[in-house]
Amino acid sequence: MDFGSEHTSGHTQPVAAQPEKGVRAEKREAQITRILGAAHTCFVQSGFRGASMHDICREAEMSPGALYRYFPSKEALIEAIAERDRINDLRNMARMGEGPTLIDGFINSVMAHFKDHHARGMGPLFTEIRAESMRNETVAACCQKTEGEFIRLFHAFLSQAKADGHIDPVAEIDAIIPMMMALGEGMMLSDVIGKGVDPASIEKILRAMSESILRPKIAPPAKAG
Amino acid sequence: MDFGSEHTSGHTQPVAAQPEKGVRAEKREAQITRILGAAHTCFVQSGFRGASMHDICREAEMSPGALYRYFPSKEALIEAIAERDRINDLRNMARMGEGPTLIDGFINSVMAHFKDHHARGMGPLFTEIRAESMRNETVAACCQKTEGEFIRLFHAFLSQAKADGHIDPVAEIDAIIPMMMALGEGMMLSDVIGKGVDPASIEKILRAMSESILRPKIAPPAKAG
DNA sequence: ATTTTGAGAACGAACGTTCGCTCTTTAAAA
DNA sequence: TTTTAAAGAGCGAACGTTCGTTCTCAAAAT
Repeated sequence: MDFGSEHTSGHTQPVAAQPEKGVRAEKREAQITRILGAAHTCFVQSGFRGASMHDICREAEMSPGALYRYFPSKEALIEAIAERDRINDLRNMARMGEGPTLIDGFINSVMAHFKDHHARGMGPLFTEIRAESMRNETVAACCQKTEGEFIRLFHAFLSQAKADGHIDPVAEIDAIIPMMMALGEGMMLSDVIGKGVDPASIEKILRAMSESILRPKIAPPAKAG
Repeated sequence: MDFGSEHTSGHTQPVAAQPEKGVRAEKREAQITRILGAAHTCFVQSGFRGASMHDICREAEMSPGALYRYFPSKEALIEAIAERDRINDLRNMARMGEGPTLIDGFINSVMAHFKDHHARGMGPLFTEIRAESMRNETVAACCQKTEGEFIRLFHAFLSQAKADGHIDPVAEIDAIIPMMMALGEGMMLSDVIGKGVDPASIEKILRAMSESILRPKIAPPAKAG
């Protein structure tokens, strides 16, 4: 999918490359990025409630007065961070289906996602967001939105695979999806990779689990008994 | 099969009580129970950080001065609640191994646990505890302790099953355990049962997953003994 | 008489947020 | 080009509130 970037129709078309966006707006965006980065760091370290605005200001090397020109409240900051993280996860997972075989595409995208999640130390933030979503309406809505989008994606993927005869026609997709998602969320929550378990073993188990509930008809690449 | 599960009380207990048992000690215990109940309610509702001591006092119908005679700080209250919850989960799961067959015993205990977890609305608290454990040393230690105990239990269970020839001799137990635990934690986190998925379907998928990684041979009716 | 329990006002600290001010940038006016 | 007014960005002390906790004192229990 491609969401077109802003295009303003002007009277004259400048030949030379000129900054379409004002230098002012650029600086503003840079500051927002800076604040979000600082907030991310602090939230990972101390949690949404535990991190104070002063902490975030210190991390961003910025005074409260300055920060509040960009975000009207701590809530807004929390929501922005939560949304960014959830969307990032969704984007990572959206690559499922790209692979030599059905299961491979799925497993590869999942493994890549978990490795990225672990490498960037996102485990604590994920847990924090889910805890916050239990009682913060906006964060809950954000989680539900990305989750719903993921379910739709997953559903379309599995339906297509079923229609193509790649998976067991009687597989209960509507039960499989939440279970696979639970597995994924559990892996993010407990940071399985961070526990020192060999990624190859994880992949092997993940594959066995996936195949057991999907039972693809396409012959597995190797492992002939 | 029986794996002795023993629990030694942690160091995050309320103000030390006298070893002797009397009317006084009983009343004291009743008050502690009352406070823990109120704290549980408030923590589920607003989270550890979100719930204030005044909230808990109101819920327990007790003044701050009274409450502080039983718990020296909010931290102690959080830790007590976290420990209680974790130990309860551990106890629930310790029933694995009680069943007609290996997989049945496992699945039954897991399903019973999730149903109980859902029915008592413990999902938010579980998430909260895990989030807190990311940065609270004491809660982290508590989680690690019960988790370690569970791993030991699980490991003994699987090792015995493997030695008895009930599961694939090449099954990678040390990778299977964290993966199965991730699945379980994910199910608690996302409250699969609460999503309206048919428990029978959940059980079916859980069974398929378990069998796929354990590959049990046909379970013998009973062991000669 | 002594100890335990309880109530609830009060405390200091920390929080999210605001305010008043200065400095910088922008751009129109001169 | 220079001047000047307006707007934006930034600072950090300070505000009002809320928080966890303590203090004082009285009632109850032993």
